[in-house]
Amino acid sequence: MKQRILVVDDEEKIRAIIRKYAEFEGYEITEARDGMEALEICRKEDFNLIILDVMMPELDGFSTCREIRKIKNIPFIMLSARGEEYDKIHGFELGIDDYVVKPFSPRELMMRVKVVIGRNEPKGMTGGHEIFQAEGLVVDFTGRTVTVNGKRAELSPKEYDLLFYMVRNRNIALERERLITEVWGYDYYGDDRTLDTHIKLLRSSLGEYRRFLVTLRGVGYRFEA
Amino acid sequence: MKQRILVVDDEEKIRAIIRKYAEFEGYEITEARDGMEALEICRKEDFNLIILDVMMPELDGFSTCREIRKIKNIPFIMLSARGEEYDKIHGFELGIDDYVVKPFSPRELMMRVKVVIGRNEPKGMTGGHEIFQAEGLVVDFTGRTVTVNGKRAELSPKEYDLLFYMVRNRNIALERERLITEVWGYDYYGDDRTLDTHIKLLRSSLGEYRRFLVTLRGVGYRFEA
DNA sequence: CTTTGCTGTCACATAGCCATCACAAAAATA
DNA sequence: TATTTTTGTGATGGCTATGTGACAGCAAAG
Repeated sequence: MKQRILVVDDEEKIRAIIRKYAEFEGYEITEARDGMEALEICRKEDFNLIILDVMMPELDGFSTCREIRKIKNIPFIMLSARGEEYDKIHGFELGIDDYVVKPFSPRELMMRVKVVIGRNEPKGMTGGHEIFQAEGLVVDFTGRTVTVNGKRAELSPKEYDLLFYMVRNRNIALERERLITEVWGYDYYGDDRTLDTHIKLLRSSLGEYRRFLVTLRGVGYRFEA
Repeated sequence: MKQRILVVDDEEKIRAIIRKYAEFEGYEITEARDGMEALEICRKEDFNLIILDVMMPELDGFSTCREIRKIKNIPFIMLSARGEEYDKIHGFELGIDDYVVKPFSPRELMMRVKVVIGRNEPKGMTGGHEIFQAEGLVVDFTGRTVTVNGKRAELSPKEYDLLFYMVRNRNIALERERLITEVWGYDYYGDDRTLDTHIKLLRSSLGEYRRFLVTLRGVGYRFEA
């Protein structure tokens, strides 16, 4: 599901720039020309974030923020002209989430958007977790969890060890011997089929992403994503 | 209780400025000269926020952030030199909470500090009490109480310690060894079954929320909510 | 001094994992 | 195609890590 952003600014040009960059990042954009219009839209629709210019006709940014806050709990990023430090404080004390000084670099704005939206993500504890992601497969090394298309996959200890090792060494041809010694231990002297068996189990745990586990005949395996 | 901030920068002057302003605002400051030192300190102490310079000898800011994030869940503000936009991105994707460009205005830094620390208030603090809540489970660190579906659960001291540690480090795979040393003490040489036994007691105290205490076979446990 | 409750230890129960095997399937080779 | 080599897979018994009840030492409270 796409994240929705409401952009409120009286300058058509600014809105267009933000829209362009934000849509490129995969957000869905709605525009409003002033505070009143923003308020009207917010009564009817929900957003994940509102980007709000401070200087606007009709209803200025702070008042708009205050009014919208009364009916919805949505994060705000304020756009303010340079040198309005008092305004910044004012904004922060109103409980806004961030501000960007005009003229701003669109890339910087997008970064702040990501941070603010990511912060309010309930499960988005991405911070601090060593995570690998490819399409719908998420491997969280820190939390020792694997998610397939948003659904938790319960792996066995050996499956975790094997997967973690292969993901950490992805896109590399991993010889059978190497996998055995690295995952099982140097002293392991076991059956030929043990590795295959665990690859099989891992594949079944990965569901559609079993295709990431490529067999290299005569050599070993490669995790490819 | 005072909010604690760790300031990591190789420039003594910078640290002094931040200390001056932050202490004026009522924060308790600890200083570290480089990433390695910060890491050492973080192993032993807890902070509400870490202010981290990007450019440092020994261990740069990003690596330091990554390393600390592996063991503690603490908000970060990064200090970066002007024009390091790539670095900013890198930092944000690491899940840092904000960044400030050098040379910075101390007042602006303080505002961001307030925002980042304050942000964790509505999420984790209520009326000066540090509180965690998930569904019908309420853990009040400050009041040292646990409530299950509105009903007070009486825990023993060890149960509190264990639960608090696990909740503070939730969604992280906690090795048995780590739990033992962190909750019992670094010098504890006890029975293998001691941890299991207390997990058992804790689970029974948590009632239906025992499901938050996930067993990681061969590794340890994870508090997941 | 007694009582109460917490804690660590132990013994045993249990559940889940994993190496192994036999055979099927697929790919390489002749 | 026939043969050989390599990999995939289902089934299973043994084994190891974890769960649990019981208990005794101990410390704090009364």
